[in-house]
Amino acid sequence: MATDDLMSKALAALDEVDGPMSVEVIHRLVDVSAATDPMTITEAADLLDMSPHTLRYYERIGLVEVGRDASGHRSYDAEAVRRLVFLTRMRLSGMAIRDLQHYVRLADEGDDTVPERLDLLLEHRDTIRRQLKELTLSLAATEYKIATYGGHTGPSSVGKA
Amino acid sequence: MATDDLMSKALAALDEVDGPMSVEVIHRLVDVSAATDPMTITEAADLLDMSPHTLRYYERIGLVEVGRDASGHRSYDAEAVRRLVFLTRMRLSGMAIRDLQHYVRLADEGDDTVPERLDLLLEHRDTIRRQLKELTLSLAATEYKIATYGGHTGPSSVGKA
DNA sequence: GCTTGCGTTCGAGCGCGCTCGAACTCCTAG
DNA sequence: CTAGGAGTTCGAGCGCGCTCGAACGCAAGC
Repeated sequence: MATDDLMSKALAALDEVDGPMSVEVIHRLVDVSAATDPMTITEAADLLDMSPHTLRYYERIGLVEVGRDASGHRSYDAEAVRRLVFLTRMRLSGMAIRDLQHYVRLADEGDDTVPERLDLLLEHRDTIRRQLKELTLSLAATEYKIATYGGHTGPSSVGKA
Repeated sequence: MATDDLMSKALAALDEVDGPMSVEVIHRLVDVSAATDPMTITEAADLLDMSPHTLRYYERIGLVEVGRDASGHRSYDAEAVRRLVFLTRMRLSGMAIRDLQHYVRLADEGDDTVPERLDLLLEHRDTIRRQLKELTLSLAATEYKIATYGGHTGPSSVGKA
């Protein structure tokens, strides 16, 4: 499993936090990406834990703009990476590509669209919250079933093949 | 929005619970379905918040067996409903149809396959836990962004259009 | 000069999980 | 007798989100 990508690092960081999340803590989690030198497509892909194919696809459908170097190769600068981090977070929490295209279109239109973007985010926040509840329920159901099968519901089954 | 289906009820029940989850509480959550009379396909569909088309599809691919009444119509008895509840919970938490087919095949083979089923459940439990972490992170990121856009991060945006 | 490797563009293809439409059957109410 | 509505089977189709392959470009190293 890739353990060097941003999501893995953020998840690890999340484990260290158990108190209520202060703004700084969230910021630390969200902003795992320090300003960095431009990268090649494979570097960006590794960082984001996705394939170069997918990165090109995202660019093609207008989710992100990427510059080129002297020989025509993509060059992912800090801004592109930041946007991609955001996009993958939203994707992982179930936002549809179509909605991301909409959001990005708004973002590119400037500050006038902030209220509308805010609406989209608020809606998505509710979606995530609902998912969290459903997942919690599924976890309970799974653990319940595990218990009836005589399994122990320990911290993790890490270490299995 | 359908508010009569099992998942909606379970989610509502989940809101009432805030202490640590005892076995009974989990049981109450998981076993929302009391033993019930056989239902028609539309009744089952409403209960499970899915379409009759999907129910037939699940049967067709071997996920569940359903009896017929005198006139050849499907009749969903308590056992079929229980299985479907389980299946939808697993689906909602991201288990692939393929894996559910595998699981069901094992279940139909009898008690000898309990250990293997247990393994699958343990693995899925870990998957759910990872998803919970990722979602939590996405939620933090979303709320952070909402804050930077000047939105308040209240309990919910319920009431919006 | 030639191979190797990493990148490019383009369009097509694929796996998943439904979703639908057509043609038919059955029961009930008017 | 008829019309309506809910069910049936079957195969085909679809939207999503990638994923891939073919043909090509460019720069470095032997």
